[in-house]
Amino acid sequence: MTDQTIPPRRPMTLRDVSEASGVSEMTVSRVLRNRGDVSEATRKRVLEAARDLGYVPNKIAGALASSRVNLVAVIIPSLSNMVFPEVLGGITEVLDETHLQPVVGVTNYRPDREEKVIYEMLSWRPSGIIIAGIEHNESCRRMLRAADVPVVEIMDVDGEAVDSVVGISQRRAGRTMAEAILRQGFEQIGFLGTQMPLDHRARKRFEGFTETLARSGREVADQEFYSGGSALKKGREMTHAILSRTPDIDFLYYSNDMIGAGGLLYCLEEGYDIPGRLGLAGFNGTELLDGLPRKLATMDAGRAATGREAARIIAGRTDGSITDPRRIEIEANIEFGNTLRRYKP
Amino acid sequence: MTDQTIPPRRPMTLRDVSEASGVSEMTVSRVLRNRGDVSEATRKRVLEAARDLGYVPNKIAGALASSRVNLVAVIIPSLSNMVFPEVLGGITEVLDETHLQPVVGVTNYRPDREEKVIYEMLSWRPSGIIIAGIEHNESCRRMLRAADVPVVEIMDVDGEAVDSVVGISQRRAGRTMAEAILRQGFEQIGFLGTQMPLDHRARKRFEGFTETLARSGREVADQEFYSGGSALKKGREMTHAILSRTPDIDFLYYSNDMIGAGGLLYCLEEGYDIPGRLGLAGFNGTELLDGLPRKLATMDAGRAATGREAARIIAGRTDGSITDPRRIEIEANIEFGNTLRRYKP
DNA sequence: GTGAAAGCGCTAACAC
DNA sequence: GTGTTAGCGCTTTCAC
Repeated sequence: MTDQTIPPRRPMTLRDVSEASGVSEMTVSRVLRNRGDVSEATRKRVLEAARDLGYVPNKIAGALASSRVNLVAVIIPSLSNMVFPEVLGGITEVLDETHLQPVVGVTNYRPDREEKVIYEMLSWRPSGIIIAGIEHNESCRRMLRAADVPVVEIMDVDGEAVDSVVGISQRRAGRTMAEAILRQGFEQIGFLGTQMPLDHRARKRFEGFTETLARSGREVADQEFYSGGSALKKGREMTHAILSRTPDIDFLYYSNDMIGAGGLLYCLEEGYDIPGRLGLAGFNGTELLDGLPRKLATMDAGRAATGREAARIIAGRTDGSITDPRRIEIEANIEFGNTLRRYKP
Repeated sequence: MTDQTIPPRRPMTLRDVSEASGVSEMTVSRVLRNRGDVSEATRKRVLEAARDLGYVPNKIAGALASSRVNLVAVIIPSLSNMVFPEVLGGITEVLDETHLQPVVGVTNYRPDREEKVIYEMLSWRPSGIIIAGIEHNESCRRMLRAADVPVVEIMDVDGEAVDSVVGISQRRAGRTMAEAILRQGFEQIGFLGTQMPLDHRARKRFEGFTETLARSGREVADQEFYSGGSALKKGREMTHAILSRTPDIDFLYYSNDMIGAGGLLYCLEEGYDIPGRLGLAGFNGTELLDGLPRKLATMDAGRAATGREAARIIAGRTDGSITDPRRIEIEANIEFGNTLRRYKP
């Protein structure tokens, strides 16, 4: 065997394609980006060389040179709550039609994580930012403002936005549900939800809810909060607990469909007359509800629509077709199902 | 008012921090990255200047200069199937302890999308790739091999891996479940699942399942497939359909817990003696099952563990503590619940 | 239609 | 401990 020196494997560059095809780097670049006029002949030679070598362009270098990055940062609190993947679906649907690409960051509802995630995202100089919620600490708001990229805050329009904002009014959602419940003649109303210190959307919904009750001289008859674990199971357990403690409750408002579903299953097993003796409602408009023994009342939070609108704003800002901040309030409609309506409509 | 020329707002750079603090760019860079020795005094001056300006380093430039990118590409088929967010949870948990960061790409189970997502991801030169499944077309495999970064294929170990692989054996999972079902004396076994042309994991599970039945001279008594819609509802509908068509079925094996849960609810409502007259089992070990009226038998696919191990491999490869490809088979254990066991163990 | 030169904002390597 | 120089791999700009 001859003593061969193996040259260290260097990552492949445009130059390699240039050399392999005998075409200048500049023209190779043009071919690969479909920019400018290139003769069909050289075009073919370049593409062949690139394919044979398995060349993948280096976007880092491209982004630095062109100061253009086709990424849109999407910052959400969680992936385990199906709500956020659904918003993401709407975002992707719209961005797929553009040259933009979503990149997801998850904060776990923690302000310190949010700060870090925003910082990390901004350090990649994205073309836009879509971020869940309108409540951010001062440091986050300052970064978002200073970034000089379009920002869309989503899923909550109650408050002051950094730039654009798309979503339902959580306060109004709470109010609307309270009104519907009262209109049906329910009087002793219990609330079941997540521990809310960090979930501002749930908190605002609750505030809107109690506010409306207060206007008609009522307050929540009893309440239960949970955190962690199987939401379906927690729904059961909390429902058992609240009904045992306060038996004269005639309505249960759940802050999400999953615990609502658990509660519904529990109540049906216990033989409650629903909604005659006891009414129920959840929140979100989850697909899951379709398969339950009875359709739980809920409120569609317009997740996919929110995602789509937010993405449209970013896309519009990027291509210049939108220049000013937008505020889009998505309508949240009650889906009555079979657990809320006592009277014929 | 004086005729002032507003200089065009230039994105902020290290140089700005350097000028504001009176420290060289290089030293500013050192401070911001915590590298090398810097006197406490200059350190403080730099950090102050950076904070005041609201400077966010440009990772694109940094990555280009250092040819180091702290991103790990995570490529999965879907976010709406909770399975994948759970794997992602395991990945994040481990990467959070490192300087690495996951970036998610979604393929929607489509090979053409997979190809595009891999290409896009590779063009950012990530430090590693974690990708769902072991079945990829030749073009994808070639890109992954050529990329010269650690690749971990996850959630399926039956086949030839590009590099490392972590997950359960889907075939074995199907076999194990079939054995357990037969051991309990069930004989007429129905299968309900997703349309599988693109879900290789479900397909392999099904193959392992039928293979074991065949060994004891049986075959699937009837089967139903669905796609799209509320899985819970589809589970109901398919269960109704299969039991109407083939009434002597005494066991239903569902390819995921959600349709299994729908089937379970349906069967309980219809008054089936479970598991006396009819046994049921799902797949995944979803948290949701805890809240059902009866605990559905299932098989834990070790999603979080899979994510963690995959992330550990990438981290190890990156810091040099792992040098060779690994193959880690996660054990998939049956959770009997109350819908599979006819006899005392 | 094609190419050469300059530089995007940072860091590696080395000098002091 | 700190500064200087030379790129990283592309794209922009301008020349031909």
